Amino acid sequence: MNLSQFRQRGPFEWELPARGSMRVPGVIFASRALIEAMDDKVGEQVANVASLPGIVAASYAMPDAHWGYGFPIGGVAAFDAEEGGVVSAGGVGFDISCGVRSLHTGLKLAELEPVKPRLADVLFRRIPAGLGSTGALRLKALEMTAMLKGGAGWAVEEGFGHPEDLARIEERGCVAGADPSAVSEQARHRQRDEMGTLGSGNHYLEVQVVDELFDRKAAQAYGLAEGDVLVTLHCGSRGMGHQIGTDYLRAMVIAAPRAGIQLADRELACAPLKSELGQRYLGAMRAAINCALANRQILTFLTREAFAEVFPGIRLPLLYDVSHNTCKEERHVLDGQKRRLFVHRKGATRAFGAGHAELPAEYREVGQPVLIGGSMGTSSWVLAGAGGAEERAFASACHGAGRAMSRHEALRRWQGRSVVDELAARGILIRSPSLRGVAEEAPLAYKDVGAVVEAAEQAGLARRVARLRPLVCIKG
DNA sequence: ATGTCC
Repeated sequence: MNLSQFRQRGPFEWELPARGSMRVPGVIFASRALIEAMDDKVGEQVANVASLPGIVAASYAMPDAHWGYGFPIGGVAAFDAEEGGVVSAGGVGFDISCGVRSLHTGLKLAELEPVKPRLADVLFRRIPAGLGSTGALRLKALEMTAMLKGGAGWAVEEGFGHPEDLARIEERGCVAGADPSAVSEQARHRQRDEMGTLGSGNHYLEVQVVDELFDRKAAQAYGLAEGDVLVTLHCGSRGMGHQIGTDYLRAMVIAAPRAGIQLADRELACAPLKSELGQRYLGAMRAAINCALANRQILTFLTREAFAEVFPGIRLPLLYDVSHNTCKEERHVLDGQKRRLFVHRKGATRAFGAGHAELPAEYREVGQPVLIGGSMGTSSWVLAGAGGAEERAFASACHGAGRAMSRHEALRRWQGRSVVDELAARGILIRSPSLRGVAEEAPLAYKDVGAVVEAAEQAGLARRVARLRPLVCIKG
């Protein structure tokens, strides 16, 4: 990135002053090394988002930001409906409500090591993974509608888990305002046999060990100690979210000029929040959020079955479940005023700070768990929302390592088989239906997740709580 | 991310 266009606000905060059609400045949170390594297109996309109607405060990018469809991945932008604000399908992304869920196993590393290969095989056998993978469930029309309204709560009622799971999920497992009637027949059709599947790309299920603690008080509140084994899922709303994104992007491209919105880039297609199309998209997107939450709940059920096969009687309670591709209606204080805003987070994690009423009581004193998936073979992180008087970027943080190169470039550089072998030599067992997928996800195709979370902490977005080291990875 | 283009 060419840094001459930025004004440095602090060591980890770079402002792109408003110019041309920009209504607000752009702000990128990153170390000098991270922002220098970012593509210039990230800056262009941050500026493009800043030009959309009704945007408030600034167009933000997180330390893991990279080029995306319209909005950067790692982008955060909030809009006020009363000021002509918009909602954008590209601002949420195609994998609606993709997110991370971590489970405690109650096991210590020494108990896991002897059974690691067997556990990897059992998980791989029981968790449907890969492009086009299907689950054991086939939803009829009425069940689909109930799932889209009920989210993880629906899945628990169907027997995929326990009511106490719900307290540890963002929105208690079900977002309000879902409108199944705004979801196309095609989207329903694509999803009917994909519940309880991991998908492909960067989606995975990983068994991890707590390697190092950075904040003992928060770790204690989260129930984390060094040597503890966790399981983490990273996946989203599968074909459902993708089809809803496709359907509404198309409609928004047509509708935007008619609503008098000039688009710097067709990929920024959006609709006013106060329009029928904007409201229908919000209803459909919320249905997709519930679909992703139900999907992660069913995957949790399958994970529990797999673990119970190796460790009879084991329980896997939730640490937390948080999404990183959403548009959420939230209240934030801006210049001393309470505002109702629609916050787009695309590859960015909600990170509420201590004291937020939405958090489970046991986490309220330390802030929301912010679950950060690393790249395959590298560390993952548990952060805590910083929040409070220092709330920044509408209480958002990074979401992962962020790609450093394209999938195409990764395929040119690495062979899936050798990636699997090299990781196995380091004690990390990969199971995947796609060696090509493994090559695309090679660890070095991503930024250094440690540098990303350090920048997030230094920028005041979240605090580091625990680093997790991978042991087994089921890769989609 | 994605029945990797109906």
